[in-house]
Amino acid sequence: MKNIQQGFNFALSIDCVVFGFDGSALKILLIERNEDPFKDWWALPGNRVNVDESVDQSASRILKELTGLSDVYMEQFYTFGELKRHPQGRVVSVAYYAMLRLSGEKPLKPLTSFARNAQWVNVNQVPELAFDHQYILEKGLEKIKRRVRHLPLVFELLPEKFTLTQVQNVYELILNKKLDKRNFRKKILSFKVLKELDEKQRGVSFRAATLYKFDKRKYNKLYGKEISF
Amino acid sequence: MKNIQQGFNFALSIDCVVFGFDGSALKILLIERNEDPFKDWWALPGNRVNVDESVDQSASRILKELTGLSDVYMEQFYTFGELKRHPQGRVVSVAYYAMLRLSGEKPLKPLTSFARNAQWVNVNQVPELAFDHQYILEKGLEKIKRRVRHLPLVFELLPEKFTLTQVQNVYELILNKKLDKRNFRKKILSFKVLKELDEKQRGVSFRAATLYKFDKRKYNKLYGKEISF
DNA sequence: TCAAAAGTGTTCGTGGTACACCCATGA
DNA sequence: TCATGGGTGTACCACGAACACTTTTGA
Repeated sequence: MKNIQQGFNFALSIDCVVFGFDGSALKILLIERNEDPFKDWWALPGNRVNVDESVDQSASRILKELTGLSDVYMEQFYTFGELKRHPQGRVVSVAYYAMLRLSGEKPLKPLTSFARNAQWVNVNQVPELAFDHQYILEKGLEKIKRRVRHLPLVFELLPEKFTLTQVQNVYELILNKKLDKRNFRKKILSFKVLKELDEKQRGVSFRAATLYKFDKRKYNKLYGKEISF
Repeated sequence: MKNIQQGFNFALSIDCVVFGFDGSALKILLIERNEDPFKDWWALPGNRVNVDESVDQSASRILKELTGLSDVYMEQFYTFGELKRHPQGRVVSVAYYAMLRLSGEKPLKPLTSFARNAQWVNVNQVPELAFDHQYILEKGLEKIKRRVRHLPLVFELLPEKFTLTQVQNVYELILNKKLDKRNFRKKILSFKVLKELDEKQRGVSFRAATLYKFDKRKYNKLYGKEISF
């Protein structure tokens, strides 16, 4: 029997495609690397997995280090295991997508040494990225395009109280196509998981829209885990 | 800058959920382990990834070593990275599902030293499995239940020429529910990716059914990569 | 009073679902 | 001639898609 320790020669990393919605545009989080390889390049937030943490735990930790936020919605979507994707050795990367609301004060604090800077950039204005991160990003986008049709992910991007038009905007940005307003409202309300509030939008110079909340309890009761948006 | 080599301390493995259809039952491939840990237990076919092969390559290699088959349809579906899933150290496993036709002579040849035996077992008669393989199997099943609705996976399980009833059987086994014969035929034919042959079933003691072929070329032309079975 | 977005119904076509009988074949 | 699966059509309903005007509000 061969020495089993020989087999422990991979590095494992996490890369996160972090989506954020600021009220009008769909953004993703990028960091500027401060370390070789790819020093000064933009990259997806990511880091090595520690041996004493699970892959999921690692993903949460890494995101927290870069945004200061915990309890962010994250989901593993693919593992990238090509040879030579990392110049320093065999690094296999498990990719996650994450979704969060961008409130006014974005709590970006790149605490890790290798990141000089973290920034939200518009999904369709992404610069050239380090490693195979361009590819990972594309795959992440494809993935949420599908998942958003079956899971109520968009509410992770929206503030607690939102208008129907905002919901529609998010869907349009993710699916990258215009939707009909009347049909969209009919459909989204037909799921009966949005609670209409007595409150209206404030501070707008036009007719104020009604605010809604996502009723998670009702969603779980009605659909278990699945739906078809 | 810390020594980067310190980070290379993971082992990476592949586990395969291999589905096969023998004409009447949906089966999966199991091996009987001949090595510790879990010596004598049944397990999903799997093995370590070598440092000089990509994760996809590794999956193909491992499956070939166990079945003698190459060019099998395989797709990565999830990466299992919990702590302590392997008693000998930190092993993270990338799981694939595979689909193949079981012809009369099943070319099972467990060439690897750690497997004593390989066997097809009915999906709903699976014994207790080593490691977290029970869990991986469940996730694999869930996955193909979804994917089979959008991708023409079932034809990987069927022989080149098949009857519509066989197609329906496979769907029923995977989705685990009865389907209406007339509706099923209407739907499956409406996609226009099945070519009706001049040939009939032979050697049956009842009315022989018409044989069909999956027209891959037409499928690609019509649907790119997606569909909704 | 104007600009900007909110809010609202109907029609049409398609696709899903439910449902039962006759046909062809080999034993 | 019998047992076994092959093969077929219709009616109803639900849902998706297309489409335009009135209302409210603050500036």
